[in-house]
Amino acid sequence: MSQARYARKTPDARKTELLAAAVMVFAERGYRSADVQEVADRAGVGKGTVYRYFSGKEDLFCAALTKQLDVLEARMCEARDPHSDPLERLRSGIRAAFAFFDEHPETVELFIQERAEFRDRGIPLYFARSMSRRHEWAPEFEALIVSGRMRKLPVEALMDGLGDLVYGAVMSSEASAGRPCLVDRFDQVFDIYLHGVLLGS
Amino acid sequence: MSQARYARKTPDARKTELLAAAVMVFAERGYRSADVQEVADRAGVGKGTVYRYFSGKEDLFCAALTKQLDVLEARMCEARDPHSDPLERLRSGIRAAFAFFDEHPETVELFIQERAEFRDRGIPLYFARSMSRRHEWAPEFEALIVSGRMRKLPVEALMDGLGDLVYGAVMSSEASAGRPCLVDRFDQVFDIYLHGVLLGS
Amino acid sequence: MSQARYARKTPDARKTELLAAAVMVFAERGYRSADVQEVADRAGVGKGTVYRYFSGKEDLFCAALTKQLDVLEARMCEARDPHSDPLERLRSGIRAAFAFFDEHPETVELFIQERAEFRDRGIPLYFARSMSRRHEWAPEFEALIVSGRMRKLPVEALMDGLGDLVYGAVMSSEASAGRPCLVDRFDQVFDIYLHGVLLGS
Amino acid sequence: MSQARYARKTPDARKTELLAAAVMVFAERGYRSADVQEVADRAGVGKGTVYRYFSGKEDLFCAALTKQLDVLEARMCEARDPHSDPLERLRSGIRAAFAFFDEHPETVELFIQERAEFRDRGIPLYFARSMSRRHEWAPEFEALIVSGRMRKLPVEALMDGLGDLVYGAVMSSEASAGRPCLVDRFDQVFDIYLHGVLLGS
DNA sequence: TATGAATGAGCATTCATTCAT
DNA sequence: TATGAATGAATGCTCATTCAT
Repeated sequence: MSQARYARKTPDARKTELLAAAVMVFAERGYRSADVQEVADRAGVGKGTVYRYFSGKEDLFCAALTKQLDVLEARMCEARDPHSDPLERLRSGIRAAFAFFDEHPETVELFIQERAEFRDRGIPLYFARSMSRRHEWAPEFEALIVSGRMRKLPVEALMDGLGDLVYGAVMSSEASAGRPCLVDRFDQVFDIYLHGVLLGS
Repeated sequence: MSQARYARKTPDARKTELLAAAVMVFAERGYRSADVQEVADRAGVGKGTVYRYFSGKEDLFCAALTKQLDVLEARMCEARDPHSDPLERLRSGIRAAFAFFDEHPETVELFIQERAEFRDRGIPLYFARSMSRRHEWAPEFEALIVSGRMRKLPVEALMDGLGDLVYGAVMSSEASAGRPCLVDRFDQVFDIYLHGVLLGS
Repeated sequence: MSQARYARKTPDARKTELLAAAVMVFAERGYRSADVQEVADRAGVGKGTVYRYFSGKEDLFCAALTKQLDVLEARMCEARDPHSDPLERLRSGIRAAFAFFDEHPETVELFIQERAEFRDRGIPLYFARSMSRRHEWAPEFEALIVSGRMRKLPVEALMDGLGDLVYGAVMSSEASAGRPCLVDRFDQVFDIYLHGVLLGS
Repeated sequence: MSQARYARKTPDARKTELLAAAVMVFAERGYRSADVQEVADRAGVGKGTVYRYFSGKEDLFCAALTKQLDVLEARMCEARDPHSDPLERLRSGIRAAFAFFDEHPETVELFIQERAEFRDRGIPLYFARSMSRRHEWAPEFEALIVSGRMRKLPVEALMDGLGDLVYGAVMSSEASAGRPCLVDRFDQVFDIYLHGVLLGS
């Protein structure tokens, strides 16, 4: 329709396509084996174009990971929003995360790749992100403690514990083919977090 | 005692030295960036010698990882042994694992590298190993349930939960420089596993 | 005209240059000792470029050999064409081959290298090529037999005999420095083929 | 029987075994791919022992080739001996060579390997040997010329021609699986050498 | 701006040779 | 003398990045 013989796209659209391609390629091949050429191919652009949008392979990876983290965060926020009860907000947020990882197992791979390849570069993006979001969750825990529903443990400890449990569940989800998907395990996992395994405690 | 160019040692000693060097190099550089030459250098041998003992880089890595798993397993067994109470056995075993990872953070790196690089090759050694040890732990959980001390949840669920928590704690331990070492977090983590975070549950 | 580091040329020109370099390097060093880097150097390109045009060292060698065979074949065809007499066609064709090998002794080396290195891979290209050209030569022999000028031997035997003689002459040409060049031996060799060494036969 | 616990062999026996092994390995794998270790294995000795008997791989190869040449020469001499007619001596000698190559195709491979790998080192052993034997054959040709049975061509030319034909036949014998064995082609080849292919010449 | 041809550093692996035992 | 463990030079191939077009 337009006069453009070359189906020009807006830079943003290009970037989005590139990131989507990058997520898949990095997840499928792993960071080191991933070929920038393949990302370009899947995005339908030349290899050089990738370097117009990203400064290098590493930058591309980080951008791809960041994009996934953005989506994850958005999902969790959406899920929390409609609830007024802090515990429900917590439960819904985590369940949304589980659902997201089920839908986008590539993201899990990206976490692992980042951890494996950029070990030296300080805090992984995934952790940095969850750290930066802690201030949003802390009040929920405090409210639960104040209202006498949650044990009077340090908020940091409570969040660390939940973080570990979630991180462990997510990371090990891919590992064993026999395991059910994450959301199916959610209730069980969250139940243990809330009530522990002992009786009459 | 001369700095013999053709130093001869017993095969076992050589293999041990090579594995120790490999563990460090793989942990420091990551599997892909690790240079076989560097492993040889650190072990004080020629590069060709590495290939006398291992069929290739991959074999070297697996052997290194397996060795660490052997040590970990031994530590956990030792720790469990002296206790008669199942809960104490559990506690001691896990604590021993935490202590091991504190002492040998390289091992954590090796787990991550395996997960990242050999993703396609089925179950990672780490998971395979913990799976194969589950039959040793299951009776402890059953005993605790039967004796009415533990909630009547499926043993698999109980073990999965603990596994996730431990895996998460270990994996995230390295990530944040600010965090205390693992053993220092142990009581807290195990407490949450046992009692949960809610009050009057 | 600057000594551009990223010199761009047409693919055909590049390929031609690479093949010319490959012919020389393989002939001088032998297949195994030939270093792909040296081929690249002589062609004035980076090593990676070689792999853009050929899938590997072996492919490069085969392409180089094939190119030489193409030229040889062209020379022989040219030489035969202008003659109407079958015997003259034969004589001219073979003489052209001898002249070609004098001009391009590298080609002889390539034949030898192929025979030596790819012994397992079935018929060498050189033989495959001469086999495939036999159908063009057979009618000449038949015509000579029918016209009563050539002995009534099986055409295959006649061609085999000539082939052996030519192959032997070419292969041994390089061997002894003292020998005259091939074309200078041609009349003698062809004379023996035609008339044998005995008198009054 | 002897008191020797270690079945010591005489150095000569060792050397013979090593050479036999070397002939086979070099012929099967080609000079470059041949592994000194494999020669040692087949001879039932340690790798180091090979180096006690030969200064290196090259020396080993030359010794192996020389040994084969010795046998070939002996065969040809034996075959010539009983005949008084020069032409019969020639015929029997060449036929014996053909038979030898049929029995020991490894030898052909060795010739090719030498030609391919030691291109720079002047005259190949095979040629050197046939050169050095020319003085034995020359008188036969002279006698045939003098007696009026052979054409009055330069003896060198006659020998070159025969050499080329034999060399060509032998070298191409291995190449095409479809061809009959050498001795079966002998009469045909020798017939062409003697009488040529033209009629009424 | 978009492209993809060209580049070359980087690395696993082999194997002839050496030499401690 | 015989051994085989140890050595390290040598080399094919990949792929992130650059840049001429």
